[in-house]
Amino acid sequence: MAEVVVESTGDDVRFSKIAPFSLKDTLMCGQAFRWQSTGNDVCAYTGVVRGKVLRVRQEGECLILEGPTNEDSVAMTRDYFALDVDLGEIERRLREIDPALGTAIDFAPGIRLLRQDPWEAMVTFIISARNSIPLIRRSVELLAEKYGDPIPEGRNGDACEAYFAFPSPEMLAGADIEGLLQCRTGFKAPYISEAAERIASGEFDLAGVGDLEYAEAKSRLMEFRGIGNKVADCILLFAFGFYGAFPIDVWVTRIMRYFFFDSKKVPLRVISEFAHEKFGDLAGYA
DNA sequence: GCCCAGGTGAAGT
DNA sequence: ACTTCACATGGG
Repeated sequence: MAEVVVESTGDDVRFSKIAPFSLKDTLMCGQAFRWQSTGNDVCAYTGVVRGKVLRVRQEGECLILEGPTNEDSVAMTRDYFALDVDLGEIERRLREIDPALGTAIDFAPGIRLLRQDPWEAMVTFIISARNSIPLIRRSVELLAEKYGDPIPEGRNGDACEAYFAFPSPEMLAGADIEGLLQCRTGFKAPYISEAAERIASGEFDLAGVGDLEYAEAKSRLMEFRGIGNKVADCILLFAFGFYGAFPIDVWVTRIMRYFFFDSKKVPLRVISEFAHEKFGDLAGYA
């Protein structure tokens, strides 16, 4: 556990003692899809988290939550960025595991794993299958605009942009396939619809997945159509904090083959087993 | 036109 | 268990 320091600076709240930290890489590495760069010159981003608009920026090694803030938004930020996780210690442990990880950390240090909303992550990563990151971002944004509640900004000055909460399972359960298709969800539209209905009806307890063991949690998620190995691991890693999850996409496949399998073709199952054995409970960070 | 993009489900060996 | 193919959609 790291000892995060939280202090007010005018309207803003500053989180310090969280080094190593890169806000840009944390938000733009592809684990989250609703953040926009809003700083002209400085590192600043605006995003929607759990139905609230959050504005954050990085100063030195510190994370700044821009005001007006309240107890809720401060607690939410701390939780969302998992600031109580000691990333310095994790990066030290990864370096000891393999020199390749040291090279990767030198290239892009300070990438924190976020703790995102499970339902939003579920839909987002269902959409991610056979898709490109810009199009994933667009689909998620379209869903929010079409089905999500508008968020009153409550901030003077820039009332030009509208923000929308990510729609709840209930809201998407009521959507027809045609509407979901208008959000460019393609052949994943029925998967989203089915998932929304199962969760909205109470048949499936999504929040409860966090209380299960990793293997059990993963197989429960994989009962949904549209959720296979990779998407299940993404949800577990980016929403539930299962840091041993190891999502294998095309790029992870390539880099794992390159470093550990002499660039040979290897079944994904073999890569997965290798990663879990070598990286253990830090596989996701690796 | 053709191939690829954060894969997955279904059908066929 | 392993292999093959279709799947919407958009960009290069």
